[in-house]
Amino acid sequence: MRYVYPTACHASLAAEVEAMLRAALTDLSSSGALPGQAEQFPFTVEKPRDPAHGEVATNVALSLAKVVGKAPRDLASLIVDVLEARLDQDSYIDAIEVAGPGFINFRTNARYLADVVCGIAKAPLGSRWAECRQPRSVLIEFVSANPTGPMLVVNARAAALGDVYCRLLNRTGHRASSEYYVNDAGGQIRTLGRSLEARVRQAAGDDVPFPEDGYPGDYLRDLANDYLAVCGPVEGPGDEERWMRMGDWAAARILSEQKALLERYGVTFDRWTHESAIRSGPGTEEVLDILCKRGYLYEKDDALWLRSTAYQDDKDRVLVKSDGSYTYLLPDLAYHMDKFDRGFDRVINIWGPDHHGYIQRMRAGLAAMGYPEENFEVIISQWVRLLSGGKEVSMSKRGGTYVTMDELLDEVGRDAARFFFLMRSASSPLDFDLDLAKEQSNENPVYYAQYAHARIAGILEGARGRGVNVPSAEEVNRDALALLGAPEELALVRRLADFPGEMVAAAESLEPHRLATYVLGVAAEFHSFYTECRVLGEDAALTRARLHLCQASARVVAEVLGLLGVTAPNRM
RNA sequence: GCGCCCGUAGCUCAGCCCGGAUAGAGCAUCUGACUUCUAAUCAGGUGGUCGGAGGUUCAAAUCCUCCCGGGCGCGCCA
Repeated sequence: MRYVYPTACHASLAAEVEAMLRAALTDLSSSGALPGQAEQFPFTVEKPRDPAHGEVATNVALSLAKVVGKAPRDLASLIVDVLEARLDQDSYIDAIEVAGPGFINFRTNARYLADVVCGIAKAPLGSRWAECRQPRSVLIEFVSANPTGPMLVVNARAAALGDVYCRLLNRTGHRASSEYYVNDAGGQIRTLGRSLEARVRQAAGDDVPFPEDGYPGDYLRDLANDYLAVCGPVEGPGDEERWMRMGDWAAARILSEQKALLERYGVTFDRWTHESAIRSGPGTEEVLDILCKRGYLYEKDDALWLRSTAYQDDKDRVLVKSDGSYTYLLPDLAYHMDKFDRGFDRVINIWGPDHHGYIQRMRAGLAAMGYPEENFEVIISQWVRLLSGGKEVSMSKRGGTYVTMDELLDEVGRDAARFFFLMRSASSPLDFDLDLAKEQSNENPVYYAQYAHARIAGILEGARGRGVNVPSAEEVNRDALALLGAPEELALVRRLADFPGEMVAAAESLEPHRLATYVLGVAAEFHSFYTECRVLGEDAALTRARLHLCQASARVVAEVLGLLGVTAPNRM
């Protein structure tokens, strides 16, 4: 197993069962009951959908039946006999049975449930719930919006994703850093400068035309007024030098607004790397040197080309244009070389769907430089379509009718925005229902999860108010928790036990939407429990057990919401 | 044309990577539950040829092939 789980949970239980099965198979093959290769045969150990099938189930007999030449159920009972003989007193496993077409189901004892609740309640908030045995040093680059205009709703989606990736990886034993690449160089800065110049002149009363390929948004009119106030009017015809200077000025202003907005969203970056610095540094020439030495560089039509077709790209790519300037790819390769040189052994980028065609050339370039391809990953964060009143909000940057990230946060708030983005997998285009996200009602899933946390806080407060001693984690033991037995209680504990495994699964697959789904499940189990099981009751021992279950539930809800960057309120 | 994403209940989606036991949620809709720790809640009903067709398998929403529909990308732009 690649992960160690410090608390009792379903993942550690599954690991225990898998080890038992491996040992049993070894026994059987060394006694000649099974052929030798049976030991290595693949099988799965998982949680059955139906709780009636026990806590853990395996298909080992089904997948082995054919090579062994036995009926699955017969083989299963053979294995069960060995397993039962090996069961020791400390095991969480209580009963093992053959079921259905040949599954082996494992049932757990009360000690397992008690340890789950205890372990979770005792762990401090922000604990490492799982420790990877092969930790990696991961760099996650995301958002990296052009400093030529306000950030849009898609940027908010990427920000939420990258932020959670970092936390997930750090909490599962890896070392992850976040980084923002500032595209403050190249033609777009010049375009930005020309656009600003035109707006400044217009603001000063000159009737000058706006550049055809300029950035039309109103934000540049505001910036132009600031520019006038700070730098004064512009005189005479523009030239390259002035456009670049004005472009730099505007980009710096826009960048600081982006930083502030991301901060408001709760997303921080460990480092901001500027494309301009990469371009002026030695990296770009180094990349060319390396590629040249390795034979992946050639000249054609006065330009320098990367032979990316050697690594499955559709066509070769220009790195240095015929006018001597660099394409976007060259500094980007230098940037990624820098990432690896800084010691990161796993580099993840979150890009928009418009960059999908860019992945292969980047991968090819890095491979040509000798970096292992598998250390470079790109997550495509798909588009967001905004819906209001059941209709699509048209998003035309050209027409200036787009919704900015700023406006989104004003509209729906940080918690709802983040939760909505994280509810869906990054690879799916997202329909963001503004009305639903704004709604402070039962229809809004984010409140459903938060409400569970607030309810628990209410119970704990109520207990204190009535003079009930709220037990600390250390005070509750297995015996006290053995009183938990109602179906709703058991279902809730079973769900809590999934948490460390769910977190690892989300981290490994980089799919935080699993956690959103999971926390809604925990909330659902809690709400059922709340309805059926009175916590603050007559029976003091039962009250203590349930208070402890409440604390463990609150801990899990808070942990998951925290991972997602959503607050866990005590009152709603 | 090539590449990627999507197609599962009326709507929005999970499940697919790594095949398992009667395919799950939420919304909508219908029926019930607040003198009790928060009803922003709960219990239950209705609703499915998992886009289609083949194939692999003891077993396919899941893996393979082909096809259909929707979205996006294929610059010496960034």
